[in-house]
Amino acid sequence: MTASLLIDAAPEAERDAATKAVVLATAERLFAELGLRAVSVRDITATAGVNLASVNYHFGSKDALVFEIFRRRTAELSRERARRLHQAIDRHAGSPPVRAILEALIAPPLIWSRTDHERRTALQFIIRARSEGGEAVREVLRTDVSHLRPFADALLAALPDLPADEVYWRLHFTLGMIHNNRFAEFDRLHVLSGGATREGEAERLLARMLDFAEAGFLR
Amino acid sequence: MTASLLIDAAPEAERDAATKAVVLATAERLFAELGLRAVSVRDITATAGVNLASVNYHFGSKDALVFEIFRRRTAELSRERARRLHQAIDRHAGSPPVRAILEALIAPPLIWSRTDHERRTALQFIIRARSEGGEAVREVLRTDVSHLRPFADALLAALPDLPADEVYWRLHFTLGMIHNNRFAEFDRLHVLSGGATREGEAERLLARMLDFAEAGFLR
DNA sequence: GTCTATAGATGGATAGAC
DNA sequence: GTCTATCCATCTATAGAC
Repeated sequence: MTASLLIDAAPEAERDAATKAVVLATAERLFAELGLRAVSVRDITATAGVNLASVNYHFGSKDALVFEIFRRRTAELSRERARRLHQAIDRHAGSPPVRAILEALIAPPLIWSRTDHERRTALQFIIRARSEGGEAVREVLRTDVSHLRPFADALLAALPDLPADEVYWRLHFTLGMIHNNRFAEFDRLHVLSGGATREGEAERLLARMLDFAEAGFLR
Repeated sequence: MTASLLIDAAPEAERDAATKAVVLATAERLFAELGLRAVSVRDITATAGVNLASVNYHFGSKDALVFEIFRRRTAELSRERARRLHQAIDRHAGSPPVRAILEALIAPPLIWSRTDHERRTALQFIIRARSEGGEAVREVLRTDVSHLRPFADALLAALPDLPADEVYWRLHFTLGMIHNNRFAEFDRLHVLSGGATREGEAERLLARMLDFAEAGFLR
């Protein structure tokens, strides 16, 4: 390998990585704001200032691009949840109570949803991809439970007298509460309550959700 | 008006109504099974055995057709819920307890989801339209709370010591539990529990949901 | 109301020169 | 790897004869 090749290789690899990165970031933002269907490959590449063909070159297809973003962001969210769960386990000498387990599960998406949080767009993308995503996303949603396993195990340990299937069902109900926190649902709640509800305060909402779910588990 | 006109008019009106009805039924089934986006107007009219142009003639557009089905089915579901709520009010001398109110809200979609129920397809359509529907559907979801108002009022009356905003938030959490009962979510729960959960029994699931939500409200 | 034919527009994907 | 030009499939919606 010659010196000139080395000199040329580095900037090219950098440019390559830069193109891929700007496509990922631009696509995520547009998808999050407008929906997966409403955003075309042309929209993405034009906004990102890269070539139309680069999406297919780097990712293979539009669906594959969506899946790649989804994979990265859900992995990130799962890591944050796992980190908090381990903190809770450490804090409670290996046996955290139900509320601490649920907090590790519920808090990350709530915090990400704050208007000033840098992951707000990522969360909005995950929400959209969950319902608008293609076959690959649907398959992962149906079959991948690896991120939930540690939470299920911790809940089973915290509730040794409850039948296992009951623990799983209650975890399922809690996940339903979490997934219902979309903008449309907040809007409707706001209309229904005549303005008495304000979702602005993530901390307050977290406490409310924990109160509700904890009561359901400990009943 | 002559006799011949009367004789001709009736069959024509009948055929018209029949075309509209078969389009509605066929579209609902295909949308429910395959998704709104995956089913084209061509698919609908070909399966229904009617002309391609009849969707636009009778409904104006594909989105308008979706909205029409959605409007009919959600109205039907709301009537069934309201009917049960009134029964509960009558049974409890005007002041039903929280659990009876929640049962009127939760039971209808659960019963419709049973594999042998004639409204199973309708429920599946509602679920799909909620997330895949167009602007008209989204707008209704965001702003129409008329079907929830009697339930909110009943809960407020049953929980006079709880701040109103707290009642609204808990109703919001309960709606999240209800909306999370989709096939993909059941599949995932089944994988997670290693087969310990079976959603086959609507009665049992209703009891589990009521246990969980009631505890959250009465906490 | 039915039916054919087609307008009109979109968008994913790719070939091939550079 | 970039970029242009273009292919090709798909779909909604509608015009116009019957």
